[in-house]
Amino acid sequence: MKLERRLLKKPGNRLTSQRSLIFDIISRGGGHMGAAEIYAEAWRRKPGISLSTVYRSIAKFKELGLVEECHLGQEHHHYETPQNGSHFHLVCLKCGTVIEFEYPLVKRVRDEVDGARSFQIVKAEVSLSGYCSGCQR
Amino acid sequence: MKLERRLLKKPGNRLTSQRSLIFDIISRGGGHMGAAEIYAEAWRRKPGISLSTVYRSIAKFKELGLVEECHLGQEHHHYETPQNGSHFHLVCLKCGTVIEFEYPLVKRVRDEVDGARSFQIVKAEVSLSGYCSGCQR
DNA sequence: GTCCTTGCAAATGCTTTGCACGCTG
DNA sequence: CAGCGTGCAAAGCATTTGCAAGGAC
Repeated sequence: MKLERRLLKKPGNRLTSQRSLIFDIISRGGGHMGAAEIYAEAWRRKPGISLSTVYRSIAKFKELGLVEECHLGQEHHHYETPQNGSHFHLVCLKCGTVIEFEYPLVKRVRDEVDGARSFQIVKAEVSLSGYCSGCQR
Repeated sequence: MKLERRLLKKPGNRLTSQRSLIFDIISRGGGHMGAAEIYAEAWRRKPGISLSTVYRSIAKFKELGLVEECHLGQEHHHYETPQNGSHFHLVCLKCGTVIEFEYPLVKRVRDEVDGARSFQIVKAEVSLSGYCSGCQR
């Protein structure tokens, strides 16, 4: 579905050049883009755009479920467009490579952990880090 | 093992009243304490202590592996003393209750995910959030 | 006595907000 | 043409750092 339609789902939201630019950057970005990276790329394509606009657009997209926030390292946030199923990340501490993978964590936890059964899990975030095959030594 | 011994493992580290106080607070804290909470409790027990000291002590403890950092929500960090096995958190978005549980995530991922087999996983962080039985409705 | 630690204050980095103008629907 | 969205600058937070004084070993 196009951004336009998705924004309009909720009336009062306007489609602006900045928003479509930022959304395009995030969705093409291969996921895992930080606000600063998004801003840099946005400025490259539309000089003069403001950092606040980047943050405000991201906030709007999150609110609409068009973009998800994840915390790869510990520092700043990263954003990506939602995927099907629950997918997580494996981050190499040396080269920064990110490997995505699927894993039915929520289901497993609810099935296997006492006390989780009565818990309604809304969000799952996983961050696994270590060294990729190339960086081990 | 007492903090004293553990600090002294690495020569050049000194045992101060601030450090033992902060370590005591974190270990008694039931885990999941933020820097601000640690600071507040530290000030209560030792008025005049500085926030920087809290941060610097935590950094030192992390360096020595005496304390681990985890990112429960998205905001600030939380600290806890290491547990046996891999234990994770279930956080209630309404009342803030934290449920801890064990789950052999690393083993499972390495066993079940292609591409993870060649990856040397060093750290696993999981954050599951939703609503506890009392807060669902 | 050496040099690691502390407190204080200022600085930093990321993110948010107030305000007046501009553009969308 | 009503209001939402934008750019700019300033404010907010959590965390970090420089520096001189204080304390552990």
